[in-house]
Amino acid sequence: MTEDKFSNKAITHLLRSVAAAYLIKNENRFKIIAYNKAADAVEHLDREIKDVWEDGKLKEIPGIGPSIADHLDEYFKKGFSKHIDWVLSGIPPSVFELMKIRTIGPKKAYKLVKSLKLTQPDTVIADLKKAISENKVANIPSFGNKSQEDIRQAIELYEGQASKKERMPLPYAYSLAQEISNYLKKNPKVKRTDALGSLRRMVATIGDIDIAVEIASAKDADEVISHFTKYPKTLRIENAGGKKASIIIAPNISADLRVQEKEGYGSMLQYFTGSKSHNIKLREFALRKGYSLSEYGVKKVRGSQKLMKFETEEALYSFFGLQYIPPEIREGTNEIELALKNKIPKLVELKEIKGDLHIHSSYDIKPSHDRGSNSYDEIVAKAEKLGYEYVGFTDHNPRFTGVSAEVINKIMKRRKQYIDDIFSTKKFERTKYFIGIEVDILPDGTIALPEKSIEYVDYLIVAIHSSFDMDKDLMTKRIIKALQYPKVKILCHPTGRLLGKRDEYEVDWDKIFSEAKKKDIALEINSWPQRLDLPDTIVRKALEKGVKMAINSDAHSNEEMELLFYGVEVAKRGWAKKNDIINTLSYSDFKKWLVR
DNA sequence: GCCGTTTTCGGCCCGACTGTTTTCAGTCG
Repeated sequence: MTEDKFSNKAITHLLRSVAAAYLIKNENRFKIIAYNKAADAVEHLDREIKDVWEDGKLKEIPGIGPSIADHLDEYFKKGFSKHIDWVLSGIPPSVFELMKIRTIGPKKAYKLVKSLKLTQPDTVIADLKKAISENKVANIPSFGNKSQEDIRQAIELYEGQASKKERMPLPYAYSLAQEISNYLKKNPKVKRTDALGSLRRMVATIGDIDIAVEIASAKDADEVISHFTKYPKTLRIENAGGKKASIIIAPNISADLRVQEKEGYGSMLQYFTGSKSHNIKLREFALRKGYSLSEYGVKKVRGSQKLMKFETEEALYSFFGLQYIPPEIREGTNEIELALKNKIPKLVELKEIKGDLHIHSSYDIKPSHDRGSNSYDEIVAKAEKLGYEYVGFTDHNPRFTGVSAEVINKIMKRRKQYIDDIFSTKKFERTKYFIGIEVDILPDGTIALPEKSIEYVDYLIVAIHSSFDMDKDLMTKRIIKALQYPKVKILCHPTGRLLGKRDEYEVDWDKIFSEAKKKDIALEINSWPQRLDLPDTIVRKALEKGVKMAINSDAHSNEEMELLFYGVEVAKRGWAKKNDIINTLSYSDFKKWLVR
């Protein structure tokens, strides 16, 4: 376990605290920006900053320069940094607690803490509430009745959120957005709709649902916004102005709408798709070229202030000499510099997927875990409809503990016979099948299947289903040991995460990557909504090391086979191309890959 | 304090909203 004090989260918080302290002390505002940028960089880092420090590469993180690197170096070495402590001195810790409340930033927090003598960080929010009830906040200079009331409401919101601030799984948000879009399109003034924000970028979890609407002329805006607020599931209208509106459609889900005419639609779409850090980098890039970029268009920094508008994002990116950047990779990593060199790869697409290699059937294999609900032939029939050339049946291994190898071997043999029998009489035009099996990796790294049983399958996919809470080193050895068995071709849902429920287990990815590459074993991108595992950032790192991926549905019913769409989106966010994905191979090539 | 396809110095993303203001500071996305 990483020590909390040195986690990315802790360092992010530390750097933000420095920025806040500088703000309170009226330090040069660019210094404040620098610390906040460094905090952003650490927050979005795809590895532990402590590891980066150990490699001596802190300064290579964009946003961390010589000064901050020095302070962090001291912090990692000694557990504190003289400079940081000096900056934070004089700022009571309760200030940083108060900043968790919406609308309370560093300055307001500091004023409140000083004026009301809120010195106890543990109780500072409760103490502030008490002060509000005694009407003390309204009397502080630069505060008033309205801000006192706003703070009271913000505290209420904060306390409510603490228990339920979960983000939605992507597929849920996606279908909700489609429902809203379909409703919007019932109005003839709505020319086009698009998802915005993290939803358009297909992030694994979504906060709010943001939707863009194109209208023919500005005078249609009111009608469209009014139509939006009458959406049947609306619980409450948060706000509705001339350009945007916000409604609450479930206790913790809000939907935002933005309307824009055709001529400026591209700029709006680009801006509200984000990500924030992509936008900042794009604006900095534009500025270097002498242009100022906003959600409305582009202006020259000097000379004429005429606003240039863009109908499409393609036109906007192209204006700056950039290749089009797909929403999925607009995360502010290095996409802009690559787009400048025309080096954005063609990302994999759903229609390039030729088969699904992780599907559970209803066959009674006396399984260790849950079964699916469709038979083998029903699965193949569905795969034909999806246009696949092949599918792999991967029921869970038969229950392993307390059952003799002999019994399991019999079960496995009977299953193979059963499957082959079905398809000897029932022919399908396009889709072929492979017999696989999903096998538990036991805590000691052995697998939950007798070696003899392996002869009854074409391939194994292996996965951790127990003892998640293991030491990093042991977990790594456990997985690598499992990869040594014959016919193991895929490591399934490799981090074990369940979004909102269970964190990723700790494992040394570099070691897993090099072993997978050496043994020609693919890592799975599991499309199950709560998994979406591998996560996109790890996908990108694995691909850089030359590791292959398999995008699978892990379907337990035929409808769920369609969820593979989301796995493809994860792959895109990880910069995967067609060739990186083994199940884009044709049937015959895939068959060769299995036995090579 | 960071950073470089006009710069190792001189810049630093943009705009909206809100409240307490008399021209702007603070916060947010």
